[in-house]
Amino acid sequence: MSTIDAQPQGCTNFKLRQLLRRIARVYDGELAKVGLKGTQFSLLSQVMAHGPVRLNDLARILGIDASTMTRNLRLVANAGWVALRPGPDERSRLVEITAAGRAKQIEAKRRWAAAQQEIDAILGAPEVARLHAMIDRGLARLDGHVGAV
Amino acid sequence: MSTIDAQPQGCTNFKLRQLLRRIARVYDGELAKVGLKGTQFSLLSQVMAHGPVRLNDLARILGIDASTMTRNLRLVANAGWVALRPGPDERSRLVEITAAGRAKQIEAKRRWAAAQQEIDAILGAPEVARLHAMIDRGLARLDGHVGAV
DNA sequence: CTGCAATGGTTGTATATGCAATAATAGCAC
DNA sequence: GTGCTATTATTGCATATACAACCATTGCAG
Repeated sequence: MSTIDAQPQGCTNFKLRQLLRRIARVYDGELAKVGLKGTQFSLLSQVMAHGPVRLNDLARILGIDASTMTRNLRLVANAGWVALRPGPDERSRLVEITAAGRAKQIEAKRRWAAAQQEIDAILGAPEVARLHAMIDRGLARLDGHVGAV
Repeated sequence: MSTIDAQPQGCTNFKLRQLLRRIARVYDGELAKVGLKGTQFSLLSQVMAHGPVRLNDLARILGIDASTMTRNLRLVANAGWVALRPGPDERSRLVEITAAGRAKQIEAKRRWAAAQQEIDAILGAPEVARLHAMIDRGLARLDGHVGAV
């Protein structure tokens, strides 16, 4: 049919985007109940996990551009969930979770788990596991190429 | 380790986001050579494929919010790649590809194919096929639930 | 030490995205 | 045919995102 005509094999980029939008809606829906976006929850979690961390390193961990990091941090910092300290350098800065941030993450974790379960219920836990495995393999492969940092 | 501690099972939302960002970078990199973003290429392709189509229907096809549709259309319309006609209704509008839009899509398709091949080369074509299949299954399942339209 | 390359972060600019609220039109029930 | 409801599109508001350009600082080479 015509769609096929436009993109013989199906566009990986397009498909992935579509899936993410649907999935993200579930997570965002749950996390909105505690005033967070999915991306912010990830940010808090990673800051929590990787102690005080330099802004650039955190960006690498999250796989986003440093400029995006700066801006995304501003939001959670303004909310008082993370704090920025001077780094070992005069130029670098360290990101750190605050008590409020830790509390928020813990609170949000319940919502996150609910979303995760929702997805598991819809797609089937084994399928989700396969998806995770596939993504992990993909990321590992991509790390070797492209704009890998 | 600490990451695991923060998210026992691994976050589907987070993983998917990371993968999309890497993949999108490849497509955007190629398509930038002809002045398009990946999303715009998808938009043009779908408009081309689904003849004159109502804005809302197009949004559904692309899986995005109608408000996003309005704004994304503005860009490609300003570039002269699509045209908006009054719809069957007084309220609805029809989106249509223009000659320039068709030409642009055809030009871009070569770049798109290059990106697609790049991804195939990195991940392996069979793995990409499996990923597509998994995404298709996932989307089908999700259509029955959540914010399905 | 001086000057240049590398590193770390921010700002400018542009897109993509969704939700809530709104305006306008259509459709229906009675 | 009047009025409530559903549909269609847009706007306001907020976030996420990237690339390029930039400033500051650091590290080195000579």
